[in-house]
Amino acid sequence: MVNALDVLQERGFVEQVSDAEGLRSAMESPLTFYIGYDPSAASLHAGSLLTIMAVAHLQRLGHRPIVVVGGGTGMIGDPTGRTEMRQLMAVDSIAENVDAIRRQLSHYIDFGEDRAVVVNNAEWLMKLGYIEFLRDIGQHFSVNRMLAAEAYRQRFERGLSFIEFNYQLLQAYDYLHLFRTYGCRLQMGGNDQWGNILAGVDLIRRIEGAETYALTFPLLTTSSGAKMGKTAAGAVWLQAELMAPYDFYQYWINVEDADVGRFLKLYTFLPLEQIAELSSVEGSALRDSKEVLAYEVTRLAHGAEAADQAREASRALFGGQGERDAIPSTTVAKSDLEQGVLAVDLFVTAGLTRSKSDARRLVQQGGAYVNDEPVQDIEALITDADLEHGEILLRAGKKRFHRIVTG
RNA sequence: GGGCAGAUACCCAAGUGGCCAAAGGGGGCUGACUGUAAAUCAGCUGGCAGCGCCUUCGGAGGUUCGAAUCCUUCUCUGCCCA
Repeated sequence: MVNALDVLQERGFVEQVSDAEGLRSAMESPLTFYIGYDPSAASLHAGSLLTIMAVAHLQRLGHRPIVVVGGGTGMIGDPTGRTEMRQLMAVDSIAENVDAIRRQLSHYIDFGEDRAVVVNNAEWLMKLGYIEFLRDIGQHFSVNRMLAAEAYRQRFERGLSFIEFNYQLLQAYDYLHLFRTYGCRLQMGGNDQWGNILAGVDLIRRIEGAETYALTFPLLTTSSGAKMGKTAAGAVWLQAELMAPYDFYQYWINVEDADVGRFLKLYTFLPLEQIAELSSVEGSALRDSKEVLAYEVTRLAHGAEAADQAREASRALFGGQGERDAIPSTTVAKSDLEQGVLAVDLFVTAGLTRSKSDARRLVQQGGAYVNDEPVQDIEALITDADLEHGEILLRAGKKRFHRIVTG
């Protein structure tokens, strides 16, 4: 059987491991591991996708994931890598988000038959008694050592509240709790979590005398240094309601050349040999590889049907022929169109521009198109005469499209 | 609790009575070039009933013909002392 650690390493998931040899041998048999998600948003986005893929790989190789949604720690906020204090969250919205996150993860992870567990750390953290916690857990933490950690040192310059300072203890306690209840022996997380994860490993060693492991993922940026999963419009959400599969697909097909191979390894399950082939091509041929990347990632997130449609639509817009149904559309009342609507207003309704002024600028700069014809005049009126096959195709700039249909 | 400093547009950051919708940088958008890539160059980047008007410089009041700029007060943040 392939060793899961090797798989993760080969595909570029591993930034640091606490004890590679120990972990490798632990992974010779099914292992229970955990990863935490922050419940502050209702949907996961492309930034978390890397970690989801890692979990999915491990599960496919026979290991059992515990997904911890940080309902308890979410009420505090992790100071790591943040320059500002986080807003404390309402209890209700955390609970809603926990459900939403579980639903999204189920596209990637099999939650059936004890194959995976989702838990909310509020379950055990909320019950903790302060004195007891200080006595049992607090005594194992050295403030000196915590202060020396880079993550906290940065925060000194801007201030760090006592609540946030305790985050590490709680996360360490999570790990201890999961070790005791589920025999969890590996915690994974972003590289910014390294210190927190190790704190848990240490705590378990001190209290239980047992060896557990830590593994962190690289903090991904694109080749030109931008954060993963951000666009002008905001985050690249995994949930179809927040981001149409077509737009999701577009995000992936627009990645930089230099990222194709790396992303194929991280964000798809394609075998490494095939990936090597796909990323060996050069120049414009790489577009085909990007298409494979975009298709696969979209298929995982939204299913084969949605991915097919997104690909069709992309080909239709950028290549020539194909169905356009997957291009996001907005419905406009037929009567409005009969009377005529200002082109600039239509761009606003379609969400292609943020405001009417923005739309005017777009027209002035020659970036506004209706049915592939540039809009020449700011006062230009769009009517039902502009309908082609029952729709109007708006375009902002080179590659942002939206359909207007009547209803 | 005491003293000091600060809060400016998406982010960083200048501006300390009118020339301020507010310098500069980042980010973003558009155009040229391209391959739905990168790099480079140029323009744009508060809103609207668009040559004008309205809203914005932490909140609320005030002084003034006129305030992001001065005064009062409140909220928040940082630093120093306890």
